[in-house]
Amino acid sequence: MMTSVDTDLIRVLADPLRLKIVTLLAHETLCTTHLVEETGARQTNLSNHLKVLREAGVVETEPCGRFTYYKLKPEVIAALAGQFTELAEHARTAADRKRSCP
Amino acid sequence: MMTSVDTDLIRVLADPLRLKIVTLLAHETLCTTHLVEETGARQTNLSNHLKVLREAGVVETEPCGRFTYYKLKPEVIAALAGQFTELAEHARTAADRKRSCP
DNA sequence: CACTGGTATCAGTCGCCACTGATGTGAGAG
DNA sequence: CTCTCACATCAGTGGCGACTGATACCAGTG
Repeated sequence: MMTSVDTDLIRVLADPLRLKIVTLLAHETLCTTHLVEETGARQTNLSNHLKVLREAGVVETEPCGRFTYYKLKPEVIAALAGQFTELAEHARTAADRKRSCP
Repeated sequence: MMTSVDTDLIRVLADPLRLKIVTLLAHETLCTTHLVEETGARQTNLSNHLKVLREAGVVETEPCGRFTYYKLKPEVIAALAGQFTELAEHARTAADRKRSCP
C-alpha cells in the first residue's frame, strides 16, 4: 500500500498569498473586504485566489447580505496533516529498507 | 501568536515529480538510478529536482561508491505535519470568531 | 426606479520554473 | 593509463499561473 499525499491540494496551498489567506481564515472567519485589508492585495487578485481555494474544497462561502464570508474547512487541513504524519512515520523506518545498488 | 506554515517547504513539495520522489523515499532509501526507473523521468530532470529537495533540507545524500543514496529526513515532514495539525486545530474554532461586516 | 458598494468574471501580460540536450566530473573496472 | 557508468551542472526553451485593469453582476439603500 502506497502512502501518498494529495498533490493538487498542496499545489493550491503552495502559493504565498493563498497560504496567507488560509492562515488568516484559520484564526477568524472573514469576508473579502477584510482579506483585502489584511493582505494588501487587490480585490481582483484575491477573488481569483478565493475561487481556487473554493474549487479545491479548502474553504466554504456563506453569503451575508452583500458580503461573502469565507471559512476554512478544518477537515481538509486535518486530512492533509494526517497524510504528512503517515509519510513521516514511514520515513522513520525507511533507512532500514535500502535497495541494493544495481 | 500566528500559526503559520513554511511556504518554501510546501512550494518544494508542490511539484508532482518531487512529491513522487518524496513518497518513494518515504518507503525505501534509493539512489538516482532507482528513481529514474521508478518515475520514468530523465536523469537530468531528476537530478535537478533532487538538488531542490537537497537544498530545502528535505532529503540527505549518502555516497556509496559511484552511487548516491537519497533518504528522506522524517523530522522535516513531521514538522510540516505538525504545522498543518495546529492550523486545523485553530480552524475548528474559527467559525465562532467571525469579524463583523465593515 | 437609480445609485452605491461588495464581489465575481474576463482578457491580456509577464515572470518563473519544469523540462530538455549537451557537457563536465569523478569513481571503479579493465 | 583508458573506458565506462553514475551523477551533477549548464544554457536554452515553452508553458503555466499569478497579477493586472476593465467590466459585469447582485443586493441593499434611498
